[in-house]
Amino acid sequence: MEKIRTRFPPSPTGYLHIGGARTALFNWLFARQQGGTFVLRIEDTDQARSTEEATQAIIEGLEWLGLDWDEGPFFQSRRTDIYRQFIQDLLDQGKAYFCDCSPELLEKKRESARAQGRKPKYDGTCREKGLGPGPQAVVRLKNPETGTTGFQDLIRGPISFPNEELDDLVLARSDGSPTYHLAVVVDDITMDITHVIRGDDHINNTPRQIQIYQALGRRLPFFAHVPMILGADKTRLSKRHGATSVLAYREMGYLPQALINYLVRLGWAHGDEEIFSKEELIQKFSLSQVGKSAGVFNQEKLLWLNSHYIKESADRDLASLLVPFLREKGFIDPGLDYLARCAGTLKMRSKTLKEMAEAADFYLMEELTFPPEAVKKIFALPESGRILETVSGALAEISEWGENPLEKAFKAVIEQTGIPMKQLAPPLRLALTGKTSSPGLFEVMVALGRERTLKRLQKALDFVKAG
RNA sequence: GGUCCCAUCGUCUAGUGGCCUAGGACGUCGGCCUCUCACGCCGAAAACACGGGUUCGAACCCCGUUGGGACCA
Repeated sequence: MEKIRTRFPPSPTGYLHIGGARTALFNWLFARQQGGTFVLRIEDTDQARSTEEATQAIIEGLEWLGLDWDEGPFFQSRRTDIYRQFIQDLLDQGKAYFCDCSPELLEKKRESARAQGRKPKYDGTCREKGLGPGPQAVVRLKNPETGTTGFQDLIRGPISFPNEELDDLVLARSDGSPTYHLAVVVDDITMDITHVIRGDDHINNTPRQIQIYQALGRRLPFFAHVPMILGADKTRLSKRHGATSVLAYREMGYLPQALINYLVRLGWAHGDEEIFSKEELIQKFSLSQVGKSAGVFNQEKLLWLNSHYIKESADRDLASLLVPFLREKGFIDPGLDYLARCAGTLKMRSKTLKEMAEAADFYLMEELTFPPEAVKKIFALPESGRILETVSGALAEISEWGENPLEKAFKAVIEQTGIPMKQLAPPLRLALTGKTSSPGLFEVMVALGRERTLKRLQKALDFVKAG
């Protein structure tokens, strides 16, 4: 069997967005699953809007998601000679012709066609004129006027269009530059693309492109059109629905596994399964299981997946991921060992890395500050001083610092003093974290270590005594 | 306007003629667990757009309507 080749062809006019990432993902998964090749192509023919930064941002986004390509990036802007050659071939074979109808004339014809209730399409004026190249002349494809053009969509089944609907589309502008359709088809031909997996906004472009393949006498690739992604109001996903840039999700503290898992499940399912590793996806993904209807992007579910993957992550991995977020908050890296311990206590209660970094602040602050309200409610209680003192004493005597010994020590304190854990905990929590809610006390103490724990208890005791 | 595509809980979806008194997940609500906050666990509310066919039988097949979307202009 022929080797499968897929491609992802973004225009570098902005960042890699959610929708693009998903089509890239589907192409990548399909190629990986079939042992095929995934090609990255940058469609930068629109020189005015394309930028180097956007290209970089797209590449960075793909890399972050782990969607590695086997060939490319190829740049359309460097392939104009190839396009010209294909256009010339079509002209030589009489499959295309020059047309010098002025834009004004065309516009007038469209107007009157519309006024008469006819379709406003090119009427073929220059078709048989045998015109040569000229300063005003565009190149048009000579399309079949009757019959239908159709294809078998791998996701949607058969789709066909009446040829009368399609006029002689422009292949080259008057300056000789190729149009979008021509460039895409020539690229896909010359790059030996076997499967074109793209957004369903291209369904209507497909017959036009098929006609170019046919004029060129080339074999068609398989087409698979994946449904679009919508915002909560069911309109096309855009900035106004919130973050749409893949890299923005990185900055918000999302894990790439979570985004991948979310994106693949939007429009695709494998029974009742929700959680998929990349390896599982490569094994289980199938185009025929991709749904046909557009899907609404749901941040809540993404967030849930993210918290899931955070819980699954190793403490040490989280620690290194956390560093940039902590740096942004002005903390210096306290070392991976300590950070990993902290992360371990936080990962069950954080939905994003950013949230985790925020929750980790008390671990990293040299001096805790106690919120006045909490002081009033907790430290001001008559038994608080005694609790801090007693527990400090008991902890100082622990031989091995760990959750079990700590628990044992607390049991002893509770027995001796008759104060239940419920009352013991608040002043200690406030003393150790400066907060009224935090990870479990034993966990916190283990993460802090003996020295920090005792120091913080002492400081809190001083604070309480100072009143 | 023309052409094309789509239609199961609020959202993502399972479902490919009988297994469906329609399953799972997110979210929501209630409970349990508990040193706080979470995690976790248990439970609840919540959907086959509508109308015709086909069939012994339809969420599933066909037609139409409605609604949404895309492309072209």
